[in-house]
Amino acid sequence: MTIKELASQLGVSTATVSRALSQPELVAPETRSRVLAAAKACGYQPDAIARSLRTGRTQSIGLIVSDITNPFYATVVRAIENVARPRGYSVIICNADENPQREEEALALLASKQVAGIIHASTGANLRALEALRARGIPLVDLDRASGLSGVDAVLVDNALGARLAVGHLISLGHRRIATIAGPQTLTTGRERLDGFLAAMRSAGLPVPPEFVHTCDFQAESAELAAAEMLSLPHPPSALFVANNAMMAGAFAAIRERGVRVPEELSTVSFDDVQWAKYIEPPLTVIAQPAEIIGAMAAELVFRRIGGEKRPARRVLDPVLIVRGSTAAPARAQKPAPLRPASMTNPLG
Amino acid sequence: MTIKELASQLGVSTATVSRALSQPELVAPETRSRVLAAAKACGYQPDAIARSLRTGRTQSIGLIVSDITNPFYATVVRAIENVARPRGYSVIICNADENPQREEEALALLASKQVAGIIHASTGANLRALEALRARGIPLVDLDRASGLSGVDAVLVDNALGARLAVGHLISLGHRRIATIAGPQTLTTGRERLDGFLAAMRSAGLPVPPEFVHTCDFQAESAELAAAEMLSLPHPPSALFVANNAMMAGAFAAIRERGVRVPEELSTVSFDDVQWAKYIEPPLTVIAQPAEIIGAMAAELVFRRIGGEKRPARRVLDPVLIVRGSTAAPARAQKPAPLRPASMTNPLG
DNA sequence: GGCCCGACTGTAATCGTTTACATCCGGGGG
DNA sequence: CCCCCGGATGTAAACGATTACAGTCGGGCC
Repeated sequence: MTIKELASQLGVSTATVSRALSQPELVAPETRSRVLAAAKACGYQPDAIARSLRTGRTQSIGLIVSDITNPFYATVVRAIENVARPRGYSVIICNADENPQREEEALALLASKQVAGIIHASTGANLRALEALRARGIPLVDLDRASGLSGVDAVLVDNALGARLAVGHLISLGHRRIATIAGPQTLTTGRERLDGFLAAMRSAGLPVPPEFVHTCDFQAESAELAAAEMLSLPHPPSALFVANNAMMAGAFAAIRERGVRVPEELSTVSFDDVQWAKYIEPPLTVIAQPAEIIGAMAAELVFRRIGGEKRPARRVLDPVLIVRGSTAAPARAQKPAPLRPASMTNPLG
Repeated sequence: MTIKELASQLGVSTATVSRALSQPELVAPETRSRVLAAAKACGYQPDAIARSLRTGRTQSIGLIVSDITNPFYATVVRAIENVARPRGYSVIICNADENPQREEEALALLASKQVAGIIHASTGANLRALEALRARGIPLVDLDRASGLSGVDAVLVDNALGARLAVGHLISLGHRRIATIAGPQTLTTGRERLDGFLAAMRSAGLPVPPEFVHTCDFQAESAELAAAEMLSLPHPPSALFVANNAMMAGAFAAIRERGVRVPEELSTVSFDDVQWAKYIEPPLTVIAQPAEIIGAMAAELVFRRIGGEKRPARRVLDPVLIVRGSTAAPARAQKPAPLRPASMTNPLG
């Protein structure tokens, strides 16, 4: 059923029907109600494609995440959809898998679909493509990671603060031999969490020997290997800071396999408060990111821009420390990792 | 950059440009390469909206799931996207939250977007809307749950088999007092898993007292309450069959809170092999659904239909039992739950 | 030479809306 | 009585692609 059929059925013009539906105040009350009744009767639904072509606006936004299987992103996606739907917008989702080429394809796909805006967790690689989109006037919102474009909207998390909270907590429990499993240094999240960790350790005067830092890929497998390696060091760390939830799962597997007791022999703090964190034994002490709020905010920002706002906005949210059972004081008083003379290691920085 | 600008820039007609891009064999080689070069040079990308309007086909499929936060669906979504993208299709995602009204809105939204097909985990409620979509020729694929429409494509799991595997495993370990936390009976998955459970118990000659059956909503909270209640029965069950992963998380919380030891005092088997199932203590014995394959198959089916296939297909996949640490023989020999005379309880059915 | 055919290209209609502009009509003010 | 105004509606032109149909042109064949 098209607007034309409806119009001829009613003996009015297509213009009148269109107006009755979208600008009711422009048509006579009697006509209006006739049109509305007929439209409802035959279940008329306007063709969003045709409308978009004419108006130059689509009611969809694009969303690119690295992996929707990651509970953090799943939550974000859900929050975004919850904001978009009441506004009549639909969400086109793309997984980039941390792969710059897939990301570029996704951007092209979304561009050709004429989406009204794009929210994306950037690999940081496709600056040129992003510039092109911006040149076309498509609002862009960086999600969770800064793309490197200046002047775009962004919803980020203070990752350095998260790392500081984690390290601070471990230090206050008496740990001095603290290791980390970090994320990819190509991603802002990976970098900031590692930099934050290193800064916090430095300012506490604690040494970080190179074997206490493993840079992995935010996936479980590599983290499992890294954890295994660190646990079999002659002087293993007494605490571990893991930069995301998937890697924590991997690390946990290694920990269990070697029979290392948590928190007695090893304390852990990891990023992301996933559902299972509180159910495993011991329940995990984590740095929680406000995933729901991040998603909702990103959606708000993109709609603000779609609504015509010119100035970019940048929101940086604070993660919080949630202390559970995976952290405790180390078994015995510790010497720090053997890298610097003892005189330099002042726990209070 | 539109096709018209490109054409006038090159001094040819829009028809030639269009043909050079989509039916290259129809234009002279020299013209063709000129057009392609110019198109690449100015980064021309066809407007998918305009194309869709003209051809009557969109390169997008709709996907409705109850909750993308559920790892099972997240995996399915990912698999679908992986199949769709190489074909140039994008995926529009909607959460229905098990809410028939939200589901109906989602269906309407997708219909107005003229999606080429819809894959959906149905609440079973919106039969009329689904019929209407089918009447419009939009391919529909039931995902995980049967919508009740006859003659639509479907990718389902043999839930009864899953329940039988679970119960069979528990019985073979010597359990006789087996309880269940079931899903909503409005959903086919909820029904089939409960029916399968009851049938398996019956055929093993084991009684199922009413207090051993709690019907919840596939969410953690309600399951936590249900588990708490069953654990405080005067004669609590020695084993528990939980109908999905979220409810298992809830049940686990209740179990931990009461200090019940798993598997010594209580064995558990639950649906869905989520990532954390193997990391918690004890690692969970589960009924694993092939989520990845389900998603890929659903996508294949929808594209088969889009490609013109007339006959509907129905795929029913088998879940498998993965035995881990949450199941073991009951502490002491058991009397079955006190409901029927002992003479009727024959463990071998 | 005339005709036809095939290769190539152009013209213009079309998809279903929205919307600028034109038209019509009745009524109020001069 | 005429003019003008504003409300209600209609006409038709977009939007950007695809594609049926209609040329045009050169060459081969009778």
